[in-house]
Amino acid sequence: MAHPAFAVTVDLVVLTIREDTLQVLVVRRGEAPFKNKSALPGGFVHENEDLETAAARELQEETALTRGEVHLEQLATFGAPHRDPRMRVVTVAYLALAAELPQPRAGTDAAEARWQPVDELLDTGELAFDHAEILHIGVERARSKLEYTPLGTAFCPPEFTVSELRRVYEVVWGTRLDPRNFHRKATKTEGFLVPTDHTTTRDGGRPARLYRAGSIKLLYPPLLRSTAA
Amino acid sequence: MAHPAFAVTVDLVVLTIREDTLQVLVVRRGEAPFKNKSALPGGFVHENEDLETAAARELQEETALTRGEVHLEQLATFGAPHRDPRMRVVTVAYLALAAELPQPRAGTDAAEARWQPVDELLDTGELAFDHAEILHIGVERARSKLEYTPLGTAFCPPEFTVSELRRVYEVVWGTRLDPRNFHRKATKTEGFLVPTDHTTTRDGGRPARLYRAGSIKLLYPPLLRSTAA
DNA sequence: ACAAAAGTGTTATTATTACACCCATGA
DNA sequence: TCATGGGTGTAATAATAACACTTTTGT
Repeated sequence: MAHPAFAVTVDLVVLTIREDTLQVLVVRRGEAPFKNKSALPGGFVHENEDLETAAARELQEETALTRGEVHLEQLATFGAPHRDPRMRVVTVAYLALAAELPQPRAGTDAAEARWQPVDELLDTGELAFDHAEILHIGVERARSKLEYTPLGTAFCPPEFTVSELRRVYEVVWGTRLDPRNFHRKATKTEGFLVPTDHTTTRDGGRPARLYRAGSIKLLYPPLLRSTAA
Repeated sequence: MAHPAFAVTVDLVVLTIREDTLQVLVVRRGEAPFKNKSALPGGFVHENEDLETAAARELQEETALTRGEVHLEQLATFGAPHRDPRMRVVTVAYLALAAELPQPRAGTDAAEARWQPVDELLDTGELAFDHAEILHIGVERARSKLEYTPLGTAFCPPEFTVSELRRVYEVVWGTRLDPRNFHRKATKTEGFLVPTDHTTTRDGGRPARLYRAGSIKLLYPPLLRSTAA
């Protein structure tokens, strides 16, 4: 049977928290269409490459981050007929969550890769193609996954304090959480946090115990968005 | 820039409940590869067609169901290099939830479309390509969405009783729910169910009020899987 | 009258929230 | 000693789970 030919790409929504702000990795486009606009990093899937492998490859090209240092999951696929004016491109978007990095690294085909606050990008029409929609869906996915999975830890370094984790939730959700109730809930939820022997005073005040992410994949009961503080 | 050409298809996981069993729509393949095996219905995305439009078109070809009669959402995309031995095919899977239908309708390129219990299909290696994996992910998605969205109503006719809705949850989750607590929870959750003026005795016993699906998109609090009865 | 399912009431348990209070460090 | 965040206790409220009991039909 005859069938049309498509180009297939992967695009990445790489989120991290920098300066108490949710930020996303973007590249500046060097050529038309959308020349000089920002875009999500991405690229063509290779001839003999799996989709997730392509996403991991692009991620490493842009950030030097490898699987195991980031959470990477498929987000959604976008294929409206004229989303790229040059040709019919279907893109499989992936969502990556990472701890704050030393420095983003410029990739092969990316003019410059840099972190930019999500809110700024969604307000201004600064993103090329349908990338604002993709970013929006990625952020919503991250927000809801924080509620019922332990993915908040994906934004933290390997060892972190409870209040560092709490700030992740506050930034991603845009709410304030009661530090005392959050602490109890996070530490009492079986399998969520694994205590280490170490403490730190890097957040000021009394030394805080350091934790690692536990092994569970779902939080029960979930960590819903409470209020105030 | 050079890039490989892909074929892009949509595949459908169409779920319904028949005879107190979760069933999925499958077609029998008439040709190799996987000749005479079952497969999820699907087909190529057309030249100038959006992905969701393609999914809706395939759905209508197979079942005569139109948007508005079913819930249709994107599920996930599968593109392992040799998932189809003939060529490089990336498939965007969609999940459809429908009320029990009069009769499935044979489509243009499908030998025969029929309902088959999900459990049977997942146990036996009866499904072609990677369709067992796609089905598995579709069923898991349906199970979890029933918890925090009002999607259980997608398996019901336009007007339904609370106990018909409860049976949906019992079948999809494979649990028993307390009819009295379920009734209270379903009817008290703001915006979930809209009462009509009608009642029915089709389930036996005292007449039950008929409801329509409400307008909310999320259940708060969620309908978690309780026990016993 | 009886079976069967609809629907309400009540109570024990558990989770959530708000907030008082003490602890251990750096400056 | 004081400010800063870490961490525990506790009581009011809300949600859940279990189950007794009344209601309204068909047969």
